[in-house]
Amino acid sequence: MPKTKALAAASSNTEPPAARKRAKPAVRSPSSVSRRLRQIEDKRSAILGAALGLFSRFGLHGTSIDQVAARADVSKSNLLYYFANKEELYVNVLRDLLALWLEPLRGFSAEQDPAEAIGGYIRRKLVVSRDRPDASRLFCLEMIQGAPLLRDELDRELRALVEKKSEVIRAWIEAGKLAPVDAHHLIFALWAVTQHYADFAVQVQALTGRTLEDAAFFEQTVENVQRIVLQGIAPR
Amino acid sequence: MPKTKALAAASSNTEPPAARKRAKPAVRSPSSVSRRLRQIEDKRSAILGAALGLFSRFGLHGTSIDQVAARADVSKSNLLYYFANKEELYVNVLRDLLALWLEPLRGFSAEQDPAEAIGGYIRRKLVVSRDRPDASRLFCLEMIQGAPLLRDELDRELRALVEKKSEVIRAWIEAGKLAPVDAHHLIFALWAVTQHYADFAVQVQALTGRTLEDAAFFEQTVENVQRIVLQGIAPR
DNA sequence: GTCTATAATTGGATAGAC
DNA sequence: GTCTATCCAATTATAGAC
Repeated sequence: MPKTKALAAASSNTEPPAARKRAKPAVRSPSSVSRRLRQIEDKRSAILGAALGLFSRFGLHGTSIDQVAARADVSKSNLLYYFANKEELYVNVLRDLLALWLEPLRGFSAEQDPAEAIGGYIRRKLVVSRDRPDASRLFCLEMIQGAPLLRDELDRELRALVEKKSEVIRAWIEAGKLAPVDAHHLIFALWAVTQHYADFAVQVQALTGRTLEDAAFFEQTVENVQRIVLQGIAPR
Repeated sequence: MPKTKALAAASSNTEPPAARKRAKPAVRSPSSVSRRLRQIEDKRSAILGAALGLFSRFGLHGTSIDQVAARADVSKSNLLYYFANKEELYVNVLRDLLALWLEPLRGFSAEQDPAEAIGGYIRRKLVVSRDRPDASRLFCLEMIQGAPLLRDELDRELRALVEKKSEVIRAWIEAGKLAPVDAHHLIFALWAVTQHYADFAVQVQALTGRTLEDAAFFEQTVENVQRIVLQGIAPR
Protein backbone atom coordinates (compact mmCIF):
# COMPACT_ATOMS: atom_id res chain seq x y z
CA MET A 1 0.00 0.00 0.00
CA PRO A 2 1.52 3.32 -1.01
CA LYS A 3 1.36 6.05 1.55
CA THR A 4 -0.25 9.12 0.09
CA LYS A 5 -0.31 11.24 3.19
CA ALA A 6 -0.74 14.94 2.64
CA LEU A 7 0.09 14.78 -1.03
CA ALA A 8 -3.16 16.10 -2.35
CA ALA A 9 -3.14 18.91 0.13
CA ALA A 10 0.43 19.95 -0.67
CA SER A 11 0.76 23.67 -0.33
CA SER A 12 1.77 25.80 -3.25
CA ASN A 13 3.09 28.69 -1.19
CA THR A 14 6.61 29.86 -1.45
CA GLU A 15 7.43 30.55 2.17
CA PRO A 16 8.46 28.06 4.82
CA PRO A 17 5.87 26.98 7.37
CA ALA A 18 7.18 29.07 10.23
CA ALA A 19 7.11 32.21 8.13
CA ARG A 20 3.46 31.61 7.48
CA LYS A 21 2.51 30.97 11.05
CA ARG A 22 4.04 33.88 12.86
CA ALA A 23 3.58 37.54 12.05
CA LYS A 24 6.63 39.16 10.55
CA PRO A 25 8.65 41.11 13.10
CA ALA A 26 7.58 44.71 12.75
CA VAL A 27 10.73 46.34 14.02
CA ARG A 28 13.23 45.20 11.45
CA SER A 29 14.60 47.64 8.92
CA PRO A 30 13.29 47.08 5.38
CA SER A 31 16.70 46.21 3.96
CA SER A 32 17.46 43.58 6.57
CA VAL A 33 13.99 42.11 6.12
CA SER A 34 14.36 41.72 2.39
CA ARG A 35 17.87 40.40 2.76
CA ARG A 36 16.53 37.83 5.16
CA LEU A 37 13.71 36.88 2.88
CA ARG A 38 16.01 36.50 -0.06
CA GLN A 39 18.34 34.37 1.98
CA ILE A 40 15.48 32.10 2.93
CA GLU A 41 14.33 31.92 -0.64
CA ASP A 42 17.85 31.03 -1.71
CA LYS A 43 17.99 28.20 0.75
CA ARG A 44 14.67 26.91 -0.41
CA SER A 45 15.75 26.79 -3.98
CA ALA A 46 19.11 25.29 -3.07
CA ILE A 47 17.20 22.44 -1.46
CA LEU A 48 14.84 22.13 -4.42
CA GLY A 49 17.78 22.08 -6.80
CA ALA A 50 19.60 19.41 -4.86
CA ALA A 51 16.42 17.40 -4.63
CA LEU A 52 15.80 17.60 -8.35
CA GLY A 53 19.29 16.36 -9.09
CA LEU A 54 18.91 13.34 -6.84
CA PHE A 55 15.27 12.49 -7.42
CA SER A 56 15.82 12.60 -11.17
CA ARG A 57 18.52 9.96 -10.92
CA PHE A 58 17.39 7.69 -8.13
CA GLY A 59 13.71 8.42 -7.80
CA LEU A 60 11.78 9.30 -4.66
CA HIS A 61 12.60 6.07 -2.85
CA GLY A 62 16.16 5.88 -4.06
CA THR A 63 16.98 9.20 -2.48
CA SER A 64 17.21 9.90 1.25
CA ILE A 65 16.52 13.21 2.91
CA ASP A 66 20.02 12.99 4.25
CA GLN A 67 21.49 12.97 0.78
CA VAL A 68 19.44 15.93 -0.34
CA ALA A 69 20.41 17.85 2.76
CA ALA A 70 24.08 17.07 2.28
CA ARG A 71 23.99 18.15 -1.34
CA ALA A 72 22.15 21.36 -0.50
CA ASP A 73 24.57 21.88 2.34
CA VAL A 74 21.99 22.09 5.09
CA SER A 75 21.27 19.77 7.98
CA LYS A 76 18.57 17.19 7.72
CA SER A 77 16.40 18.78 10.38
CA ASN A 78 16.88 22.16 8.82
CA LEU A 79 15.62 20.77 5.56
CA LEU A 80 12.59 19.42 7.39
CA TYR A 81 11.92 22.91 8.64
CA TYR A 82 11.49 24.10 5.07
CA PHE A 83 9.59 21.08 3.83
CA ALA A 84 7.41 19.28 6.33
CA ASN A 85 8.23 15.86 4.89
CA LYS A 86 9.85 14.10 2.02
CA GLU A 87 6.80 13.93 -0.15
CA GLU A 88 6.04 17.60 0.18
CA LEU A 89 9.55 18.24 -1.04
CA TYR A 90 9.02 15.90 -3.96
CA VAL A 91 5.73 17.48 -4.93
CA ASN A 92 7.27 20.92 -4.90
CA VAL A 93 10.04 19.74 -7.17
CA LEU A 94 7.50 18.30 -9.57
CA ARG A 95 5.39 21.40 -9.59
CA ASP A 96 8.11 23.54 -11.11
CA LEU A 97 8.72 20.83 -13.63
CA LEU A 98 5.51 20.71 -15.55
CA ALA A 99 5.60 24.40 -16.41
CA LEU A 100 9.12 24.08 -17.76
CA TRP A 101 8.10 21.02 -19.66
CA LEU A 102 5.05 22.55 -21.28
CA GLU A 103 6.63 25.88 -22.15
CA PRO A 104 8.18 25.03 -25.55
CA LEU A 105 4.90 23.73 -26.91
CA ARG A 106 3.00 26.96 -26.32
CA GLY A 107 4.84 28.73 -29.06
CA PHE A 108 3.28 27.43 -32.18
CA SER A 109 0.30 28.82 -33.97
CA ALA A 110 -1.46 28.31 -37.28
CA GLU A 111 -0.09 31.52 -38.78
CA GLN A 112 3.49 30.26 -38.64
CA ASP A 113 5.12 28.22 -41.32
CA PRO A 114 4.92 24.64 -40.04
CA ALA A 115 8.49 23.78 -40.95
CA GLU A 116 9.63 26.88 -39.15
CA ALA A 117 7.46 26.24 -36.10
CA ILE A 118 8.25 22.55 -35.75
CA GLY A 119 11.92 22.98 -36.53
CA GLY A 120 12.11 25.65 -33.86
CA TYR A 121 10.27 23.44 -31.42
CA ILE A 122 12.72 20.63 -31.96
CA ARG A 123 15.59 22.95 -31.25
CA ARG A 124 14.00 24.36 -28.11
CA LYS A 125 13.29 20.91 -26.75
CA LEU A 126 16.81 19.79 -27.43
CA VAL A 127 18.09 22.85 -25.61
CA VAL A 128 16.04 21.75 -22.61
CA SER A 129 17.40 18.23 -22.95
CA ARG A 130 20.89 19.68 -22.94
CA ASP A 131 20.50 22.26 -20.19
CA ARG A 132 17.95 20.60 -17.93
CA PRO A 133 18.44 16.87 -18.37
CA ASP A 134 17.49 16.36 -14.76
CA ALA A 135 14.08 17.89 -15.35
CA SER A 136 13.56 15.68 -18.35
CA ARG A 137 14.60 12.59 -16.43
CA LEU A 138 12.38 13.26 -13.46
CA PHE A 139 9.45 13.84 -15.74
CA CYS A 140 10.18 10.53 -17.40
CA LEU A 141 10.52 8.75 -14.07
CA GLU A 142 7.19 10.11 -12.98
CA MET A 143 5.55 8.94 -16.20
CA ILE A 144 6.94 5.46 -15.90
CA GLN A 145 5.50 5.17 -12.43
CA GLY A 146 2.11 6.09 -13.76
CA ALA A 147 2.43 9.77 -12.86
CA PRO A 148 0.57 9.43 -9.57
CA LEU A 149 1.24 13.06 -8.78
CA LEU A 150 0.84 14.58 -12.21
CA ARG A 151 -2.15 12.63 -13.34
CA ASP A 152 -4.61 15.41 -12.63
CA GLU A 153 -2.49 18.02 -14.34
CA LEU A 154 -2.04 15.70 -17.29
CA ASP A 155 -5.74 15.30 -17.65
CA ARG A 156 -6.35 19.02 -17.48
CA GLU A 157 -3.55 21.38 -18.45
CA LEU A 158 -1.57 19.18 -20.74
CA ARG A 159 -4.62 17.77 -22.41
CA ALA A 160 -6.05 21.20 -23.10
CA LEU A 161 -2.78 22.46 -24.48
CA VAL A 162 -2.28 19.42 -26.67
CA GLU A 163 -5.78 19.68 -28.03
CA LYS A 164 -5.18 23.29 -28.98
CA LYS A 165 -1.94 22.47 -30.74
CA SER A 166 -3.50 19.49 -32.47
CA GLU A 167 -5.96 21.93 -34.00
CA VAL A 168 -3.06 23.94 -35.35
CA ILE A 169 -1.54 20.84 -36.88
CA ARG A 170 -4.83 19.85 -38.47
CA ALA A 171 -5.17 23.35 -39.89
CA TRP A 172 -1.73 23.03 -41.48
CA ILE A 173 -2.73 19.71 -43.00
CA GLU A 174 -5.96 21.11 -44.40
CA ALA A 175 -4.00 23.97 -45.94
CA GLY A 176 -1.83 21.38 -47.64
CA LYS A 177 1.25 22.52 -45.76
CA LEU A 178 1.76 19.19 -44.02
CA ALA A 179 1.34 15.54 -44.91
CA PRO A 180 -1.76 13.98 -43.36
CA VAL A 181 -0.37 12.60 -40.12
CA ASP A 182 -2.33 12.15 -36.94
CA ALA A 183 -1.61 15.15 -34.73
CA HIS A 184 -1.21 13.15 -31.54
CA HIS A 185 1.29 10.78 -33.05
CA LEU A 186 3.28 13.66 -34.44
CA ILE A 187 3.43 15.32 -31.05
CA PHE A 188 4.47 12.05 -29.43
CA ALA A 189 7.21 11.63 -31.98
CA LEU A 190 8.51 15.12 -31.30
CA TRP A 191 8.57 14.53 -27.57
CA ALA A 192 10.13 11.12 -27.88
CA VAL A 193 13.03 11.95 -30.14
CA THR A 194 13.98 15.10 -28.27
CA GLN A 195 13.67 13.71 -24.75
CA HIS A 196 15.63 10.68 -25.69
CA TYR A 197 18.86 12.62 -25.68
CA ALA A 198 18.34 13.56 -22.05
CA ASP A 199 16.79 10.40 -20.64
CA PHE A 200 19.05 7.98 -22.48
CA ALA A 201 22.13 10.19 -22.33
CA VAL A 202 24.23 7.32 -20.99
CA GLN A 203 23.32 5.20 -23.94
CA VAL A 204 23.93 8.00 -26.40
CA GLN A 205 27.26 8.57 -24.75
CA ALA A 206 28.15 4.90 -24.79
CA LEU A 207 27.38 4.59 -28.49
CA THR A 208 28.59 7.88 -29.92
CA GLY A 209 31.08 8.94 -27.31
CA ARG A 210 29.42 12.37 -27.29
CA THR A 211 26.93 14.39 -25.26
CA LEU A 212 24.70 17.32 -26.14
CA GLU A 213 27.13 19.45 -24.17
CA ASP A 214 29.48 19.01 -27.08
CA ALA A 215 28.46 21.95 -29.29
CA ALA A 216 29.21 20.21 -32.57
CA PHE A 217 27.27 17.13 -31.54
CA PHE A 218 24.39 19.29 -30.42
CA GLU A 219 24.10 20.97 -33.81
CA GLN A 220 24.46 17.67 -35.59
CA THR A 221 21.63 16.30 -33.45
CA VAL A 222 19.36 19.26 -34.14
CA GLU A 223 19.95 18.95 -37.86
CA ASN A 224 19.37 15.21 -38.04
CA VAL A 225 16.23 15.25 -35.94
CA GLN A 226 14.86 18.19 -37.88
CA ARG A 227 15.67 16.56 -41.19
CA ILE A 228 14.02 13.28 -40.36
CA VAL A 229 10.90 14.78 -38.85
CA LEU A 230 10.44 17.66 -41.25
CA GLN A 231 10.93 15.54 -44.32
CA GLY A 232 8.78 12.93 -42.66
CA ILE A 233 5.80 15.25 -42.53
CA ALA A 234 6.41 17.38 -45.61
CA PRO A 235 3.51 17.34 -48.08
CA ARG A 236 4.21 15.26 -51.18
CA MET B 1 27.17 5.97 -0.74
CA PRO B 2 25.48 3.26 -2.78
CA LYS B 3 26.00 -0.28 -1.62
CA THR B 4 27.33 -2.41 -4.42
CA LYS B 5 27.74 -5.60 -2.49
CA ALA B 6 28.03 -8.76 -4.55
CA LEU B 7 26.68 -7.16 -7.70
CA ALA B 8 29.68 -7.75 -9.87
CA ALA B 9 29.94 -11.32 -8.76
CA ALA B 10 26.28 -12.05 -9.42
CA SER B 11 25.91 -15.60 -10.55
CA SER B 12 24.44 -16.46 -13.91
CA ASN B 13 23.46 -19.99 -13.05
CA THR B 14 19.92 -21.11 -13.26
CA GLU B 15 19.61 -23.26 -10.16
CA PRO B 16 19.05 -22.10 -6.59
CA PRO B 17 22.07 -22.14 -4.25
CA ALA B 18 21.10 -25.23 -2.32
CA ALA B 19 20.71 -27.26 -5.50
CA ARG B 20 24.26 -26.38 -6.38
CA LYS B 21 25.77 -27.23 -3.06
CA ARG B 22 24.42 -30.66 -2.33
CA ALA B 23 24.68 -33.66 -4.60
CA LYS B 24 21.42 -34.68 -6.24
CA PRO B 25 19.72 -37.58 -4.40
CA ALA B 26 20.61 -40.69 -6.38
CA VAL B 27 17.61 -42.77 -5.46
CA ARG B 28 14.87 -40.68 -7.01
CA SER B 29 13.14 -41.87 -10.15
CA PRO B 30 13.97 -39.85 -13.28
CA SER B 31 10.44 -38.57 -13.76
CA SER B 32 10.10 -37.26 -10.22
CA VAL B 33 13.50 -35.60 -10.49
CA SER B 34 12.64 -33.74 -13.63
CA ARG B 35 9.25 -32.82 -12.31
CA ARG B 36 10.93 -31.38 -9.27
CA LEU B 37 13.44 -29.48 -11.35
CA ARG B 38 10.75 -28.02 -13.53
CA GLN B 39 8.76 -27.01 -10.49
CA ILE B 40 11.77 -25.21 -9.08
CA GLU B 41 12.38 -23.51 -12.38
CA ASP B 42 8.76 -22.43 -12.49
CA LYS B 43 9.03 -20.88 -9.08
CA ARG B 44 12.16 -19.04 -10.07
CA SER B 45 10.55 -17.53 -13.08
CA ALA B 46 7.40 -16.71 -11.16
CA ILE B 47 9.57 -14.67 -8.82
CA LEU B 48 11.44 -13.05 -11.68
CA GLY B 49 8.20 -12.17 -13.40
CA ALA B 50 6.72 -10.63 -10.29
CA ALA B 51 9.94 -8.73 -9.70
CA LEU B 52 9.98 -7.34 -13.23
CA GLY B 53 6.46 -6.07 -12.87
CA LEU B 54 7.20 -4.23 -9.66
CA PHE B 55 10.72 -3.05 -10.35
CA SER B 56 9.61 -1.63 -13.68
CA ARG B 57 7.03 0.56 -12.00
CA PHE B 58 8.61 1.53 -8.71
CA GLY B 59 12.28 0.89 -9.22
CA LEU B 60 14.65 -1.13 -7.06
CA HIS B 61 14.16 1.02 -3.98
CA GLY B 62 10.47 1.57 -4.48
CA THR B 63 9.83 -2.16 -4.30
CA SER B 64 10.14 -4.33 -1.22
CA ILE B 65 11.00 -8.00 -1.19
CA ASP B 66 7.74 -8.54 0.60
CA GLN B 67 5.77 -7.16 -2.30
CA VAL B 68 7.60 -9.30 -4.81
CA ALA B 69 7.06 -12.37 -2.68
CA ALA B 70 3.37 -11.64 -2.29
CA ARG B 71 2.93 -11.13 -6.00
CA ALA B 72 4.82 -14.31 -6.82
CA ASP B 73 2.83 -16.08 -4.14
CA VAL B 74 5.81 -17.29 -2.13
CA SER B 75 6.95 -16.35 1.34
CA LYS B 76 9.62 -13.73 1.77
CA SER B 77 12.14 -16.14 3.22
CA ASN B 78 11.42 -18.62 0.50
CA LEU B 79 12.20 -15.95 -2.04
CA LEU B 80 15.48 -15.32 -0.26
CA TYR B 81 16.27 -18.97 -0.64
CA TYR B 82 16.15 -18.59 -4.41
CA PHE B 83 17.89 -15.23 -4.58
CA ALA B 84 20.45 -14.50 -1.91
CA ASN B 85 19.47 -10.84 -1.69
CA LYS B 86 17.46 -8.13 -3.32
CA GLU B 87 20.17 -6.95 -5.63
CA GLU B 88 20.90 -10.39 -6.95
CA LEU B 89 17.24 -10.65 -7.81
CA TYR B 90 17.38 -7.29 -9.55
CA VAL B 91 20.45 -8.20 -11.55
CA ASN B 92 18.87 -11.41 -12.71
CA VAL B 93 15.80 -9.54 -13.86
CA LEU B 94 17.98 -7.14 -15.80
CA ARG B 95 19.99 -9.86 -17.41
CA ASP B 96 17.01 -11.32 -19.25
CA LEU B 97 16.07 -7.85 -20.31
CA LEU B 98 18.93 -6.85 -22.52
CA ALA B 99 18.58 -9.86 -24.75
CA LEU B 100 14.92 -9.17 -25.31
CA TRP B 101 15.71 -5.57 -25.95
CA LEU B 102 18.41 -6.20 -28.51
CA GLU B 103 16.60 -8.92 -30.37
CA PRO B 104 14.56 -6.87 -32.86
CA LEU B 105 17.61 -4.99 -34.09
CA ARG B 106 19.46 -8.12 -35.16
CA GLY B 107 17.16 -8.70 -38.07
CA PHE B 108 18.24 -6.19 -40.59
CA SER B 109 20.86 -6.61 -43.24
CA ALA B 110 22.07 -4.75 -46.31
CA GLU B 111 20.38 -7.12 -48.73
CA GLN B 112 16.91 -6.15 -47.53
CA ASP B 113 14.96 -3.25 -48.85
CA PRO B 114 15.48 -0.49 -46.28
CA ALA B 115 11.84 0.55 -46.18
CA GLU B 116 10.90 -3.07 -45.63
CA ALA B 117 13.54 -3.63 -42.98
CA ILE B 118 12.93 -0.43 -41.05
CA GLY B 119 9.17 -0.63 -41.35
CA GLY B 120 9.32 -4.15 -39.98
CA TYR B 121 11.60 -3.08 -37.18
CA ILE B 122 9.16 -0.37 -36.14
CA ARG B 123 6.36 -2.88 -35.99
CA ARG B 124 8.38 -5.39 -34.01
CA LYS B 125 9.42 -2.78 -31.49
CA LEU B 126 5.86 -1.59 -31.10
CA VAL B 127 4.81 -5.17 -30.49
CA VAL B 128 7.33 -5.32 -27.67
CA SER B 129 6.05 -2.01 -26.32
CA ARG B 130 2.57 -3.46 -26.35
CA ASP B 131 3.30 -6.94 -25.01
CA ARG B 132 6.22 -6.23 -22.69
CA PRO B 133 5.79 -2.68 -21.49
CA ASP B 134 7.32 -3.66 -18.19
CA ALA B 135 10.56 -4.69 -19.87
CA SER B 136 10.66 -1.43 -21.75
CA ARG B 137 10.04 0.58 -18.62
CA LEU B 138 12.66 -1.16 -16.55
CA PHE B 139 15.20 -0.66 -19.30
CA CYS B 140 14.31 3.01 -19.34
CA LEU B 141 14.55 3.26 -15.56
CA GLU B 142 17.96 1.71 -15.64
CA MET B 143 19.13 4.13 -18.32
CA ILE B 144 17.90 7.15 -16.43
CA GLN B 145 19.90 6.05 -13.42
CA GLY B 146 23.00 5.88 -15.52
CA ALA B 147 22.71 2.16 -16.14
CA PRO B 148 25.07 1.19 -13.33
CA LEU B 149 24.43 -2.48 -13.98
CA LEU B 150 24.24 -2.47 -17.74
CA ARG B 151 27.06 -0.09 -18.45
CA ASP B 152 29.52 -2.84 -19.35
CA GLU B 153 27.08 -4.60 -21.62
CA LEU B 154 26.23 -1.30 -23.26
CA ASP B 155 29.85 -0.65 -24.00
CA ARG B 156 30.37 -4.09 -25.45
CA GLU B 157 27.38 -5.99 -26.84
CA LEU B 158 25.12 -3.11 -27.70
CA ARG B 159 27.91 -1.03 -29.12
CA ALA B 160 29.10 -3.84 -31.36
CA LEU B 161 25.60 -4.56 -32.60
CA VAL B 162 24.86 -0.91 -33.26
CA GLU B 163 28.10 -0.47 -35.16
CA LYS B 164 27.24 -3.38 -37.38
CA LYS B 165 23.78 -2.06 -38.10
CA SER B 166 25.15 1.42 -38.72
CA GLU B 167 27.24 -0.08 -41.47
CA VAL B 168 24.11 -1.47 -43.03
CA ILE B 169 22.46 1.92 -42.91
CA ARG B 170 25.49 3.59 -44.46
CA ALA B 171 25.48 1.00 -47.22
CA TRP B 172 21.85 1.80 -47.96
CA ILE B 173 22.70 5.49 -48.13
CA GLU B 174 25.61 4.90 -50.50
CA ALA B 175 23.36 2.84 -52.72
CA GLY B 176 21.00 5.83 -52.85
CA LYS B 177 18.26 3.91 -51.14
CA LEU B 178 18.12 6.22 -48.15
CA ALA B 179 18.51 9.93 -47.53
CA PRO B 180 21.88 10.82 -46.01
CA VAL B 181 21.06 10.73 -42.29
CA ASP B 182 23.50 9.91 -39.56
CA ALA B 183 23.06 6.24 -38.69
CA HIS B 184 23.24 6.77 -34.94
CA HIS B 185 20.59 9.46 -34.94
CA LEU B 186 18.33 7.33 -37.05
CA ILE B 187 18.66 4.43 -34.65
CA PHE B 188 18.00 6.72 -31.69
CA ALA B 189 14.90 8.05 -33.39
CA LEU B 190 13.63 4.52 -33.98
CA TRP B 191 14.17 3.54 -30.38
CA ALA B 192 12.69 6.73 -29.03
CA VAL B 193 9.43 6.79 -30.95
CA THR B 194 8.70 3.13 -30.39
CA GLN B 195 9.61 2.97 -26.70
CA HIS B 196 7.63 6.06 -26.00
CA TYR B 197 4.35 4.18 -26.27
CA ALA B 198 5.41 1.85 -23.48
CA ASP B 199 7.26 4.22 -21.17
CA PHE B 200 4.82 7.09 -21.50
CA ALA B 201 1.74 4.93 -21.77
CA VAL B 202 -0.02 6.93 -19.07
CA GLN B 203 0.49 10.09 -20.99
CA VAL B 204 -0.60 8.52 -24.25
CA GLN B 205 -3.65 7.22 -22.47
CA ALA B 206 -4.40 10.58 -20.88
CA LEU B 207 -4.22 12.37 -24.21
CA THR B 208 -5.74 9.89 -26.64
CA GLY B 209 -7.83 7.79 -24.32
CA ARG B 210 -6.31 4.71 -25.97
CA THR B 211 -3.59 2.12 -25.35
CA LEU B 212 -1.64 -0.13 -27.67
CA GLU B 213 -3.79 -2.95 -26.38
CA ASP B 214 -6.56 -1.45 -28.45
CA ALA B 215 -6.01 -3.19 -31.78
CA ALA B 216 -7.20 -0.30 -33.90
CA PHE B 217 -5.02 2.16 -32.05
CA PHE B 218 -2.07 -0.18 -32.36
CA GLU B 219 -2.38 -0.31 -36.15
CA GLN B 220 -2.89 3.41 -36.35
CA THR B 221 0.27 3.90 -34.33
CA VAL B 222 2.31 1.55 -36.50
CA GLU B 223 1.15 3.34 -39.63
CA ASN B 224 1.82 6.81 -38.36
CA VAL B 225 5.25 6.05 -36.99
CA GLN B 226 6.18 4.20 -40.14
CA ARG B 227 4.92 6.99 -42.34
CA ILE B 228 6.80 9.72 -40.52
CA VAL B 229 10.06 7.85 -40.27
CA LEU B 230 10.05 6.20 -43.67
CA GLN B 231 9.15 9.35 -45.50
CA GLY B 232 11.63 11.15 -43.27
CA ILE B 233 14.50 9.08 -44.57
CA ALA B 234 13.36 8.35 -48.12
CA PRO B 235 15.83 9.50 -50.79
CA ARG B 236 14.65 12.65 -52.60
C1' DG C 1 12.78 -26.37 0.56
C1' DT C 2 9.86 -23.93 3.48
C1' DC C 3 8.56 -21.71 7.60
C1' DT C 4 8.77 -18.76 12.14
C1' DA C 5 11.13 -15.83 14.66
C1' DT C 6 14.37 -12.23 15.23
C1' DA C 7 18.52 -9.58 14.55
C1' DA C 8 20.30 -5.44 12.37
C1' DT C 9 19.99 -1.36 9.82
C1' DT C 10 18.28 2.40 7.50
C1' DG C 11 15.92 6.44 7.22
C1' DG C 12 11.79 9.44 8.07
C1' DA C 13 10.10 12.39 11.43
C1' DT C 14 9.61 14.76 16.18
C1' DA C 15 11.03 17.18 20.65
C1' DG C 16 13.07 20.60 22.62
C1' DA C 17 17.31 23.47 23.64
C1' DC C 18 19.50 27.46 21.88
C1' DG D 1 15.88 29.31 12.11
C1' DT D 2 19.07 25.91 13.31
C1' DC D 3 20.90 22.22 15.91
C1' DT D 4 21.29 17.66 18.79
C1' DA D 5 19.20 13.83 20.40
C1' DT D 6 15.86 10.57 19.92
C1' DC D 7 11.95 7.87 18.60
C1' DC D 8 9.73 4.85 15.58
C1' DA D 9 8.41 2.38 11.37
C1' DA D 10 9.80 -0.18 7.56
C1' DT D 11 12.77 -3.52 5.50
C1' DT D 12 16.57 -6.40 4.60
C1' DA D 13 18.67 -10.38 5.92
C1' DT D 14 19.84 -14.32 9.04
C1' DA D 15 19.20 -18.34 12.36
C1' DG D 16 17.44 -22.35 13.13
C1' DA D 17 13.35 -25.59 13.60
C1' DC D 18 10.67 -28.73 10.76
